Amino acid sequence: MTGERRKFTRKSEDARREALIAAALELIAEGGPTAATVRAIAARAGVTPGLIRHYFDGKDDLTREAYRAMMAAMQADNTTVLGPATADPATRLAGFVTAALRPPVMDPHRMGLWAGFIHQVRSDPDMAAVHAETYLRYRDLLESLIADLGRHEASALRGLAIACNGVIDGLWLEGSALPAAFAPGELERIGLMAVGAILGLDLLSRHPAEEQP
Amino acid sequence: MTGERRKFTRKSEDARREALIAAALELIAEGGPTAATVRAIAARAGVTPGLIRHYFDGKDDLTREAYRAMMAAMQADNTTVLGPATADPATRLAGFVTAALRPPVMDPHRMGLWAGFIHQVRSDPDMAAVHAETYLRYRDLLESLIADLGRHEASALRGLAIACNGVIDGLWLEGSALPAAFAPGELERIGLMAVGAILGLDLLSRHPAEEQP
DNA sequence: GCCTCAATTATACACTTGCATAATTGCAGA
DNA sequence: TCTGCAATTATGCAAGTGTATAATTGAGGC
Repeated sequence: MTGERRKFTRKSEDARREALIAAALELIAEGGPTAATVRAIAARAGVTPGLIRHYFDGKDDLTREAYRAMMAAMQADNTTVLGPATADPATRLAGFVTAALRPPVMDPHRMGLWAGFIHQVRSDPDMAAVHAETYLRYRDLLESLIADLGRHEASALRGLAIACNGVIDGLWLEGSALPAAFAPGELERIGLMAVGAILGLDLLSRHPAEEQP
Repeated sequence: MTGERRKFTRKSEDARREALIAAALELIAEGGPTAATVRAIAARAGVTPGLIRHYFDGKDDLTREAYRAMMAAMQADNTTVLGPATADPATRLAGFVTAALRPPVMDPHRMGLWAGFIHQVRSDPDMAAVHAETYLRYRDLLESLIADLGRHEASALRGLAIACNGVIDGLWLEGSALPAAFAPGELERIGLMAVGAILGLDLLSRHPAEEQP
């Protein structure tokens, strides 16, 4: 009885590419770039290493595509949480802030994923462009939310958006890096307080206080 | 003539350990954890790979020590920039904020170094403890600076310190990740504006405005 | 049902990684 | 000056890395 050849089923190119990208992202999130070897990625995707070379130009190509997918997913998350522009601007903004400061966005794995890409983003111009574009789009979205409040001069919007973005990113970082240091909901409240103070309005009242009986 | 054996000079244990740690940190900052191989570290330290095993229990041990050294250096930076408690509290706070938002603290390499450690910090309890301790000490320092202002109730200090820390970290992150997106000094000004707004005081006036003729 | 061919697997290779061990040699103390 | 020993280098190895190439085989079109 010779070593039996592994059974397999053929799937669409899209399905295979998605599965490989998802596997790569999971592994990077869990163990950093080092853990995302070709063999590990293939194993997690339920496939043989050779298939990676069949659907991608190589490991670097797969990594680039995975980064693209991650950034696209993050952006989709942001527009989803925002919803339609029916609610009043302050409430929309409050929802935007708190969404970033609780799971699944605020999560050690997500931060690990983000950190795992940093060096390649810096060395690969293609990835750097994706990074810059996504960041600026996020900030522009925030700026438009602030503009909708109708409280600030147009010339101040850029600085305010950068500041609020900083608050959100910074608290996200702290909470993701050291989850045990904060009570549940604490960072959401602090985020609303800080962004409200910067913009000169009370956002905390827009927040469903989950600690009240 | 056989291959000549490499000349070398003996050095103290401390000097060799420091050189190896410095080399490891440089490599991680430049190219991420992947680039910091034993051979690369040894080469940069002007030494042969075997010496790493002579002074450290292995590569992981060297990595841990390098992380410790980095965190200690960062902490020393913070207390240095603060200086003696002679100046008035608001000016001290302003100096603390701006120091984090300009080189050499705000720097792509530093961010890369920090990011390069994240996964090991998460998986190694020893490194995790160092991380938590350093973060909390930084925040406590910030909290005491805020308390010195004499404007806030003690019960509010924790939240304010977390918020200001978030602003600083977030802007540091943005500026380090995408330096080209900001004008020189812009993030310092935005940081002072935001921290001032959160704490209810004008910090911008404490900042030497370098853009005025 | 069978045939074809692309999707998938299997195998092999050159290179790198961390580490263990043995061979040297700089240099402090006599 | 010489000698001994620890600091340093040299060598080798097993495991893991990405990739190229050849061998199989699932499944849609006839």
